[in-house]
Amino acid sequence: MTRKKQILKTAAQLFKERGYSAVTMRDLAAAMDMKAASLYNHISGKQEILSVLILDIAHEFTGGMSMVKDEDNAAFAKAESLINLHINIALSHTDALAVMNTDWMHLEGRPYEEYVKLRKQYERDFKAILEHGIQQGEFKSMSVETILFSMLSTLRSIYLWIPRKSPSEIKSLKLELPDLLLEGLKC
Amino acid sequence: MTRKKQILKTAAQLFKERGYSAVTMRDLAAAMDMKAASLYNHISGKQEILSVLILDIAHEFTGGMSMVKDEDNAAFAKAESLINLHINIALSHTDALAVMNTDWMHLEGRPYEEYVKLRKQYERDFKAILEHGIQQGEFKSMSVETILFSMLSTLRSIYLWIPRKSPSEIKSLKLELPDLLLEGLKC
DNA sequence: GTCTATAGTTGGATAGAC
DNA sequence: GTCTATCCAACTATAGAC
Repeated sequence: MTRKKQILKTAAQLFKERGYSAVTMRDLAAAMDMKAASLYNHISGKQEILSVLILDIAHEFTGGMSMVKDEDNAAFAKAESLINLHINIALSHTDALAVMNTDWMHLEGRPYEEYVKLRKQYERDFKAILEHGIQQGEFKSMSVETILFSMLSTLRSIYLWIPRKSPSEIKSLKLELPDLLLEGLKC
Repeated sequence: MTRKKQILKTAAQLFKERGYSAVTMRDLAAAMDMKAASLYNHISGKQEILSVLILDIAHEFTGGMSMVKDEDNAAFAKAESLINLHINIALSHTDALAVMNTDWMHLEGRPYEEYVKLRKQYERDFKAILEHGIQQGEFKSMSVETILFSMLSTLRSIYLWIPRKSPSEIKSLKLELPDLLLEGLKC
């Protein structure tokens, strides 16, 4: 792993615990057993760390979404794929995902605009899949806004739940979450 | 409204938007059309603002929970009451609730310990109600942890959803959320 | 109760030696 | 690539005049 990747990984851990604004470059350097000045040989500044962490994850989601959109499946199966997408990213990139969810508003300039754009597009795509499911009679006829809100709230919180749980509890989650989220939607 | 309450209200708005660490006493003073030094005639410091905002809301939740525990109702009705508790607090104290959910880790000393204690107790009580519902055969037999996680994730996110919505969409939420969250739990 | 002035600390970032 | 030393801006909070 390159030095830059080590810095990004360590920063993700610290930002997750204390939040972007509360972590100093000196804190980050200390956690890496170096001095703050040395960090700048690998990254241009604190903002670069934040934007790399967040935009990488954001692109994981939009990449996953475009795969799901291309599936030749009904809305129900697509919703299942999206649940798995969220679980898999939460498992493989827990810290960076936490940073994205809690510190995106500290992005500045272009990266901020980019993130907001990606997030809006993701929500639009998610909503379209749910709407299609309702039109086709796969899902109950209720407010799409309410369904979208409830599903996304749960999916976006998985990262909070995962680090506290055993592998067997995570297996339960993978098994039961599609049921729990989609059962209430069936006609 | 006393000057202190005005300060707390304004602080809640700013903390919600930018996070506790990113808001300075100068920012807060400017938003109140005064100088930073003048704030200290009303509050002892930045930490006091944070702890008052957060612990007030935390006590709203524990107070609500103790009412629900005393209800002479089945688990299903109690769960419904808890959903309403979350919706009502999210409606009446949107900003302070946002601060509690995102900035509690910036509490220091006693208030931090107090908040963590209240939150743990709330989750224990919530879990006990769900477990009781499963034992009595009101709810499906699935992992309580998964149900608790999914319900609390949605309920704790309501404050994010509310400011973007019209009164009629909020009515939909009030009407449909109990259904959506509890339907998947029925046997 | 609000102000100006400022103390005392800490932040991100750079310069230049090794 | 890491260090020491340092710049300078910004932070919380206090002192004391009005």
